[in-house]
Amino acid sequence: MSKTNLVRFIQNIFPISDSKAKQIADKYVQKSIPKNDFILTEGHICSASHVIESGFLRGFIYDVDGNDVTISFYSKDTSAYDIFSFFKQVRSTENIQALTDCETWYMSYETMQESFHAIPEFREFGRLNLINNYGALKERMLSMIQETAEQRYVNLINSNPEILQIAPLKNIASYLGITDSSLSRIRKEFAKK
Amino acid sequence: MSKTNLVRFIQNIFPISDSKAKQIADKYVQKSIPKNDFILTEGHICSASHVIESGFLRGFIYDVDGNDVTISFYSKDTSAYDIFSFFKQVRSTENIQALTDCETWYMSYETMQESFHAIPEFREFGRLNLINNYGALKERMLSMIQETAEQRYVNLINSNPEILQIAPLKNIASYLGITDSSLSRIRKEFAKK
DNA sequence: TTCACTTCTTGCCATTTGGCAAGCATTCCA
DNA sequence: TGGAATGCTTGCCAAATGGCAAGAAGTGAA
Repeated sequence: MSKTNLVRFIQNIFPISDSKAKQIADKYVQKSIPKNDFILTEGHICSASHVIESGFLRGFIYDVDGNDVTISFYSKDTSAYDIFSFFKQVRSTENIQALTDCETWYMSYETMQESFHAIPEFREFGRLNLINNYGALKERMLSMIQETAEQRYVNLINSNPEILQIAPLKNIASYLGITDSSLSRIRKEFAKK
Repeated sequence: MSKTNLVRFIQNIFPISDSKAKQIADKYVQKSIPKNDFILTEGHICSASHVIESGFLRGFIYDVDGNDVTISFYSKDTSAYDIFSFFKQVRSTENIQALTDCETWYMSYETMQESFHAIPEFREFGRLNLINNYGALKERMLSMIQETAEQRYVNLINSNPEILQIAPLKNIASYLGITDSSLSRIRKEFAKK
C-alpha cells in the first residue's frame, strides 16, 4: 500500500521536505486490524503507535462500577495509542478496539526511540504531535467544563460525523459524559430544530 | 535564592545526576510576581515557562458569554504557562494571574530552544514533562466525564487543599465545571458528613 | 430460520445543577 | 472611616440529566 497519506500526515504536523518525510514514513509498518480486534488492552504496556489509513477505533476504560466509558475515537489521519503508557512504558488502564476493519501504519516504541535519536526532524515531529494532542485534549476538557451535553453533541456531529454512523449510541454517550437515554433524548430534541 | 527546589523538581521528572540537573537549573532565572500580576494575557504569545518556588497562580479564560472560567491552578513544584501557546508560539486564549505573591524560576522560549539543542538531557526532561502534563490533563478530563461534582470537589480537597483556602469559591466552582451556588451547596452537604 | 443478544427509544420519577435575587459578612480603597 | 465592591450562602423554581424498566427493531450466529 502506498504511503502517500502517511507522508502527508507527517508533513501536516511538521512541514518538512518530501524526502525527510519519506525517510520517517519508512519507519512505519503496515498492519490490517479486523473489526473488534484490540490493539491495546488494560494492564499491558502500549507498545506501538498506529497512524490510521482507514477505519475507526475506540478507546475506552472500565470505571469503578464496571461501566464501559469511551475515552476517544480514532479515525483517519489520527494516531491510535495510549500516549502516557507508550512514552513512559507503564501499564495502560485503557483498551483500544477496532470499530471497523482498519488499515494502519504502526511504529514500535523501540523503533521510535531509535528514530528519535537518529532523525532530528522526527524528534521535532514527535514533539509537535504531542503538543497538538495536548491542545486537542485541552479543548475537549474545556468543552466538558463550559458546554452543555447538547453543544458537545453538535460539536461531535460537526467534527466527526462519520463516527455517529459507526459507533453505538452508548459509546458516543459515554464519550460525551452522559447516559445513552439522555443522548437519545438530546438527539430527538436536536432533530426537531 | 537557592535553586535546591528547582534541581529537585527537575530530578523528580527525569532522574539525572546532580551536575546535569544543576546545568539545566542554571538556565532558569528568578522572578518575583506580586499578587494579582499577570504572567500571561490572552491574545499574547506565551513567552516563558515558570516553575513555582512559592505562591499560587490561576489560569482562566473568558467564555462566549464573558464568564471567567478557571482552567487550572498552579502551585509549588508545577510549571505555570500555556503549553500550546508556548511551544507553538501562537497567541494564547488564556490568562494566568498570581493569586498570591509568588517566587518563580522562568525560562524564555528562546532559551529553552537553545537548551533543548545544547543539552540532550534537557530535551528528554522536556519531553517527559510534556507527557506528565498530558497524563494529568487526561485524568482531569476523565474525572469530568465520570465523576459527580461532589467527587471532583473531594478530589481537589485531597490533592490541593491549600488552593481552597486561597482561591475564591467562584474560581474553584468554574474549575470544577459548576456554578458557585452549586459548590456552596455541595460544600454544605459535604461538611455534614 | 430461529433465538438470543444488542441497540435504541420512551415513560416515569428522582436527583443534580442552574439561574436569579436577596441578604449578610468581609475586604478594599479613597 | 465610610461606602463600594466582593464573596458566600440560601430560597425558589426551572432545566438538565440519571436510573430503571419495558418494548420495538435490528443483528448475528448456530
